[in-house]
Amino acid sequence: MPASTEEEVFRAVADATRREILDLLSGGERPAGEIADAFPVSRPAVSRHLRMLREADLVASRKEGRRRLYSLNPEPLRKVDEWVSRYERFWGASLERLKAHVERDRKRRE
Amino acid sequence: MPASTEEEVFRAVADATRREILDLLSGGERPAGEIADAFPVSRPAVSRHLRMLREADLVASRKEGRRRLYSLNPEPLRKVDEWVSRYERFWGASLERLKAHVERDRKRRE
DNA sequence: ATAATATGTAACAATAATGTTACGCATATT
DNA sequence: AATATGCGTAACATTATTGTTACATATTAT
Repeated sequence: MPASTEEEVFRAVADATRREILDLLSGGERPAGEIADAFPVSRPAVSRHLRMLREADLVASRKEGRRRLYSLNPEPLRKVDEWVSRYERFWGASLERLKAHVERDRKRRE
Repeated sequence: MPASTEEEVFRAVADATRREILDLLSGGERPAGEIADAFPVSRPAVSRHLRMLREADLVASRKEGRRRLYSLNPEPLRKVDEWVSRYERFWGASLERLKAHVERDRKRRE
């Protein structure tokens, strides 16, 4: 297992393009080219964003023919969630909203 | 109201020292010098971290005599939480744990 | 075999981030 | 009034980040 540090994960998601790449991948596996086409920067630039996401273990990739397919691995985002959630208590009012959200989600799954 | 962008907030928390400053301030208001003493870098370096946190609206400050007291403003962290929580559904297993946590928290408050 | 396609890396440039020391300014102390 | 304290900014050095174009490599198509 690759395993990534909290620092790597926070740095990885600090960039808007990389966050959007993760958002895109939450819709399913995508080849590198298709990911690159979704952004206004060059393909090599996106390739390096993907490398950073790989190093943070936020994406996995596999080769299929001459394409390389990337997929989301959201697990390291827990590190971010865990840190941020320490501040939830300050929001207070949002707790009911959150509970409602969780409940809604649970129902959707059953 | 200052108002900060999502980008500013993500950049602000990308740095470990700044995250630790916020952690420190979650224990209450602190003067700049005391914050600086808590870290292995120089006082001006911490001063600039504090400036970035101010610009991201994550801390507030007030003058008291010759000291400047900083306090936490966690509200902009919601932007981070909202983004990350979109990935919670992938964790799945943690949903029940989260719900339990929220429920526990609610009980504590009533 | 040759050409086209998909992707990553190398080399470079420009800018942002992070740290340091020296300094300036306001407030408190003696 | 003179000195000490607390804190921010300026100027600078170093390294990280982000982008570009040119190139190398692997796979598929003709």
